[in-house]
Amino acid sequence: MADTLTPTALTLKDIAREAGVSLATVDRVLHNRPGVRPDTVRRVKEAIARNSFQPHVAAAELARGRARRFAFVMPSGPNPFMQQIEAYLGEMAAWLSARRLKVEMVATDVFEPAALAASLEALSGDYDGVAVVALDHPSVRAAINDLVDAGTKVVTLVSDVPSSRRHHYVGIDNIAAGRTAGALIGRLVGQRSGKVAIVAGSQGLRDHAERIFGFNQVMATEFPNLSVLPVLEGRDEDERSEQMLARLFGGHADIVGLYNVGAGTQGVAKALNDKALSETGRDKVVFVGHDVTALTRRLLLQGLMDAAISQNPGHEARAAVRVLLALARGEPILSEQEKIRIDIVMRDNLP
Amino acid sequence: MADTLTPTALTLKDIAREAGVSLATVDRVLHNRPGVRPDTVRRVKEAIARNSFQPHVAAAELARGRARRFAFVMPSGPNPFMQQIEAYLGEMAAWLSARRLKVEMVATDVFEPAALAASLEALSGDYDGVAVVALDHPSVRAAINDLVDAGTKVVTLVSDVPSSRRHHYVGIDNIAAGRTAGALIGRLVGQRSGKVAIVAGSQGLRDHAERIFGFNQVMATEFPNLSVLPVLEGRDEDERSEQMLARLFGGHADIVGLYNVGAGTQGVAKALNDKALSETGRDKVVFVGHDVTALTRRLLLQGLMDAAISQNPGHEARAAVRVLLALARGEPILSEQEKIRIDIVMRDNLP
DNA sequence: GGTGTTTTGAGGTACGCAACTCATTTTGAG
DNA sequence: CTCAAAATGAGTTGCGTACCTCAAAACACC
Repeated sequence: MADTLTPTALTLKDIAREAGVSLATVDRVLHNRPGVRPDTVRRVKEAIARNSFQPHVAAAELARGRARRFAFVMPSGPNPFMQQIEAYLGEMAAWLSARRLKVEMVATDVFEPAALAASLEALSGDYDGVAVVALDHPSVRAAINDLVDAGTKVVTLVSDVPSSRRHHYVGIDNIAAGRTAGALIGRLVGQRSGKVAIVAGSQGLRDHAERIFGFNQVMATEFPNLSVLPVLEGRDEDERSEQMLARLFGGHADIVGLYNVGAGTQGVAKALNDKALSETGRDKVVFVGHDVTALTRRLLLQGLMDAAISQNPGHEARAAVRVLLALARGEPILSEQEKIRIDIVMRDNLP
Repeated sequence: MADTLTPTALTLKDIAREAGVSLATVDRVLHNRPGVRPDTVRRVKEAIARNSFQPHVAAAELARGRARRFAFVMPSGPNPFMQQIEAYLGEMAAWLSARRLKVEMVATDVFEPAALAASLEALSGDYDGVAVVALDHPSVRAAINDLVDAGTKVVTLVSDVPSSRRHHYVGIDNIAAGRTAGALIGRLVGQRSGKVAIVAGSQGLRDHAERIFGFNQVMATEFPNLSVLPVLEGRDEDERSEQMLARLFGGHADIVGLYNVGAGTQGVAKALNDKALSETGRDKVVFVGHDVTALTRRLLLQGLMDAAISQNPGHEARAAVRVLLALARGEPILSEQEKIRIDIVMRDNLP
């Protein structure tokens, strides 16, 4: 009837007895301290494995003494998505302090590889873990590797640097996100034929480029009725995005879909709204973008926007902290838990 | 630059000094033990609040000694969704044992109020917390309230009993889920007119009834081109669902959408597939259901199913454990973290 | 003022582990 | 076999809290 999922708790003392060694030796093995013969190491590890022993996290944490320090390196400037991540970290304050964890924010110009690399280098030695919204650039990669070599745990957040030796990436698969956006637009457009516009910040940004790649993939293979127009690079700026888009609408009467890859949503929405006002009775342009912010929430409720591809900033913030903590403690990571899902948000499932 | 989110750590000793009392008195206040004058209680609580003191969870956990026991009361029988929840709890084994938490599964006939209530009553006193997939029935409600009165923390899982005094509900808003399903079908059907079929387990099940309610709401107000057919009650059985649906397809040539509210997916898919085979060239029926299982995953990839409304069983399992733990420890609950989102899963964002 | 009761202080032990010291034993090289 | 180096044992201390005991102080009541 009642089926227990957890074995009885053992302590280090039990393991020492099992392995026929002293507590000190078990401790040395457990923390990779030198001065233990390979054969003894093996015996101890076997005893640990045989009993599937887990050190009591509470006891370990208490015995450590010093608090753990984590740094979050994030872009400076008014990016609503990043502000949300910060806000969620703030909401965790009680949770963090009950565990004696210190989390600090470090703002830096994330579009400037040298500045970002310098910010990372400056953290060396002072922190147990670092989460960074990274730029995929050789100097940034080198800075990350240096941190790792110094024993600091590093996770990349939102934007990955796969070629580095970071311990973990907390964020979505952007190619799949782009595919999802494409499938949504294709399906929501329905039977109609026409053109689809894309507005991105820059194709030089890894996540934007990946999203566009996935988007085009789906469009080409599944929706022959739709043709994709060249990507507009709005630099995530409202005005620039609006102007480029307005010009595009002027030149193409048969645009049925619009994919906004990055920010600059305010401008995109304005251009789209102006178009809608001037052409009463026509079919609506299907508009899909990214992230649930105060603005996109409003646009979804108004019906101007049809869907937002979201990556739950709260989950990302918490996952980053949990992963850093697990790495620092040497605990296994609950990969299923820390995986960031691609959320499709429409008006009726707005969180 | 570096902005700390967490204050410096204090200990109970500091609070005692601050309040001008002894450690013993602080301890009495903290644990609501008797024998402290109201005025002294106030002084101590003020000192705690003034310094926003948080007991060190690790120390508290270690000092407790005994392990915490949680029970998960879930339906017996081969329900894939419930099996997934169990599987995810199994994956947490290391995490649980490192925290000296014991989680036990209790299987019971969840469709039988008396049996469920008896199972719950039997747990009284033995557990620190109970998670239960509940049935909304007076005797179940009474059993839950008895547990709560006995000091056991109770969370309802997947299916709520709002009228009880359970501490928390871990699950989705099923009305919103139904609305989401409706909006999806309406949007994916596009310009076409026609009828929409609904297959549910039973309208007596609270979650099914709520989903249907939300679904009809959206259909009535937003998609005048679609008319909803009477609900088929398939009792979550494959054969019965298939037969009822096949008959319905026979009687109505213009069905353009299908909403499967519960299980019995295998039968629903078979009926739908048979229909598709017999009518080449016709427009596809838009099919939306619930939960990502091995089966729905396959149907999504095949294109027979268009979207699944999902409630991430892994997240629900973990959230239930975390909430029970936080409740038992007296910690605040990270409501944003524990909230279960309504996921829209299509082929390209299959998790 | 004396009585009994309530409130408070002081102190101890235990929890399981990290991190350290120092003495002792084992090992391997010469 | 000798001796230094390496490996191991034995033990201590401290982390911050829970929980307990016992004595002292403050209080209420007559």
